[in-house]
Amino acid sequence: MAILRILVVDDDPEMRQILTQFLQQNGTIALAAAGEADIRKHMASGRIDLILLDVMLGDESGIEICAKLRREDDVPIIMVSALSTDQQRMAGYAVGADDYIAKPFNTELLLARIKAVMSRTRRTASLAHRRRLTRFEFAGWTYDGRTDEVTSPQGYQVTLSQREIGLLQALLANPHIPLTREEIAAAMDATGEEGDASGRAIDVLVGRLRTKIEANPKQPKLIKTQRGVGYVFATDVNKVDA
Amino acid sequence: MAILRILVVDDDPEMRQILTQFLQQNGTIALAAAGEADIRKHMASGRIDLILLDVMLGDESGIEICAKLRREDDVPIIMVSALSTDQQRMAGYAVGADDYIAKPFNTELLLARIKAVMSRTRRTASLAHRRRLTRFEFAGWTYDGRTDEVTSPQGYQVTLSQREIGLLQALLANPHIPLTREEIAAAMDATGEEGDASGRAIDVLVGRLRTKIEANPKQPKLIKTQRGVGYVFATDVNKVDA
DNA sequence: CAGCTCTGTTACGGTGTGTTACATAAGCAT
DNA sequence: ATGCTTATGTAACACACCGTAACAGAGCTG
Repeated sequence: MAILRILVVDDDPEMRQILTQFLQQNGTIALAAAGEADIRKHMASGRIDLILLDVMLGDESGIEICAKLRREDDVPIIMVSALSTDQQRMAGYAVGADDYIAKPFNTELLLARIKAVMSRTRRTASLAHRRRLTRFEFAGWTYDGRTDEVTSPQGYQVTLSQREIGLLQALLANPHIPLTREEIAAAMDATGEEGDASGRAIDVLVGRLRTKIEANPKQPKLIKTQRGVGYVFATDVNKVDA
Repeated sequence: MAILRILVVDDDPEMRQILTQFLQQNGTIALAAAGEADIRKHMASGRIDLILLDVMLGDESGIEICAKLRREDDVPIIMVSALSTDQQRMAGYAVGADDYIAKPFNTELLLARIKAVMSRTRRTASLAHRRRLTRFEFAGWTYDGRTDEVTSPQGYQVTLSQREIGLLQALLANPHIPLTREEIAAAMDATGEEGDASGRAIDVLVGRLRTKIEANPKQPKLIKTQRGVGYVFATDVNKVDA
């Protein structure tokens, strides 16, 4: 499992500071956002594993944001609130929050919840592939998120094998973030753990994908290799809602 | 979604009574169990969709039972306890409980939690138990759920054999979810157990169905194969209630 | 009985995917 | 620069998986 990347959303700067610092001290990467615009910026620019979302965000409503995000994405969301009446909790669950936690909270409890939510979503994801209603676009290519074909900038249809699709999805989900071979393998298998780090399977797979979608496979523009690390998808990706 | 079958586990008969009654009044089937032996009996004799497990069970430990069940099965578990210190909660999550709720609890909150957990875990329990009088529509095709014919987008009637219908129903009931050959066989036979995992019967059957309903059987758009896994119905399906 | 349809089995060929081996490129210390 | 070391690209191979044609029973009809 890669390091968790958690997005803390709160309109109070002090609270953001406390939370991100605490999370960083506990082995995660914590990013901060003040409102919906911020959230989208972070989501677009990189992988987010979990969102910690305050219910009261000044003039925006955490509940509504949660509902919107849930409609577009599968990111796990934990709602945070000073109020914790049953009605509040139900509102949170109703819009698809994965958990609900009341302020002030025991910090260890927070970590336990995060762990629990992550293990739950990983389990359900491996059982039933979640539907991906998201359509991707990058450098003129489009991928509808469902079939096994991508269309080139010139309009050609290119058929990809299943592993190639898996690889492409793993990369598309994390644009500009270098992924190790292990992370790629884990993302594709979705079976969670196992360690076949020895083989060169990923390298060969990347090569095959490059011959299909790179204009000049010898000088790749989309999938770049980070020597000693892994591979990066080095182009901006648009997630277009279907 | 079929009716939920919930197993209430508590050593206090009165509590069992209250909970099962409440759940039954709210549209679920509630069964009761006092301890581990009881649980196993129920699990063996029929489908259980969710377990409501008390932490304090007299001489048995709910935590331990939860850990054991989780090791053997994927049934969602909600832990219930009078004590709700943070330590307790963490213990619950640590052994794999899907949620944790404190007594006394608001009954509506309980329902919301159940709903939340189920939607997270939603891999349909057993396909075989589903009711099948529903009328389906997909990609222009319609199937009335009763006869042995489907009508093509162009209005042609295509007659399917018994097994082909069974296969189609199994796939239609789980759109976008890859099914293994075993799952498909189980869903079609409905005899519960089987063993014939070796044969290629399903493959041949899929091929025959494809020649009947795929525009281009060589490049199927409806029934896709997941190498190493099984088959998926890869198109949106409308279930029109009859 | 013959003839028909339905369904599972077998066999063969094609395709996808991981492994290996070697060539090339990138880094690094002289 | 030069040489040495390590990482990556990729062709060739091996194997498992899948599509499907051909075949064989089973069951049904007349």
